[in-house]
Amino acid sequence: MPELPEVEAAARIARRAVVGRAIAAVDVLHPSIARRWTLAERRRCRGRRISAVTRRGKSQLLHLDDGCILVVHFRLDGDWVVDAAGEPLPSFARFAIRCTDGRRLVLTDPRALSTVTVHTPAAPPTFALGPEADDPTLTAAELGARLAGRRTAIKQALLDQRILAGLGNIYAAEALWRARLDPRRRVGTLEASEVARLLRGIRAALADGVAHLGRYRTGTRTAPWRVYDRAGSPCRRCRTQIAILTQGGRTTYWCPGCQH
DNA sequence: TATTCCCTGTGC
DNA sequence: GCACAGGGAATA
Repeated sequence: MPELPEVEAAARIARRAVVGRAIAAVDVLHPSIARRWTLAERRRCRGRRISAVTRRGKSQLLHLDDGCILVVHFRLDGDWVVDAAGEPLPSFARFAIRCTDGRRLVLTDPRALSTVTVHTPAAPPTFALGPEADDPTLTAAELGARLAGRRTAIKQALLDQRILAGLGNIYAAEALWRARLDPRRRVGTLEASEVARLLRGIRAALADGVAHLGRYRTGTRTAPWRVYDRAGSPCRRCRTQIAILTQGGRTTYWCPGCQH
């Protein structure tokens, strides 16, 4: 589920659930998350109020009133469930914040790849991330500059969070389809007009994701994707069969008929 | 720049 | 059974 639009929606859910509330306890429910938490860190969260929830790339930041920040990354399958302390935990609960008023924010994740880390004001989190993919002030010239001189394929460049933050395997494919660009093109070979098209494609794909959020999920027949997960089906633009290829170990969906 | 690993569920 | 899954850090 989680690329930029989904993480943004998740951050909104977390914000509504816990901002302004005080933490009764932090529950670390899986060893993959426990590995990153000391007992002292768990204790330190107790009694703290959550002052804000923000997003940077695909990370959610829970700001505590003592300046500590919890950084939550959903990786592939993470999600929030909001319920009440005392109810049975939802399936695949990996981490939870119990508020003093009984509200509970639970991180669920069947694969347990999600990460949650805590950072003190003395050692705030750092992010090696490019500009936000949905930043309305991002220009084609700046995007072009970030891509210039690289030899990687565009698809892989779009997945590189240091170049641009927030796209994942689905939205990268969707953006390239909208921009009519071959995912295998080396980014260094893009002309200015193609970079401009790419940026428009990114914006259109993300806007569509935001618009449909919550109404579609991969795996449902009504998934709205233009190319993603449509191998063998006719392109919605030119009727050519959608093809797949592997790039950097990830599957890329694209249309050989109209993406060049 | 390209694999390998982290985990577990699902669909073929 | 086995391949694959929307991510990313750690290796070679």
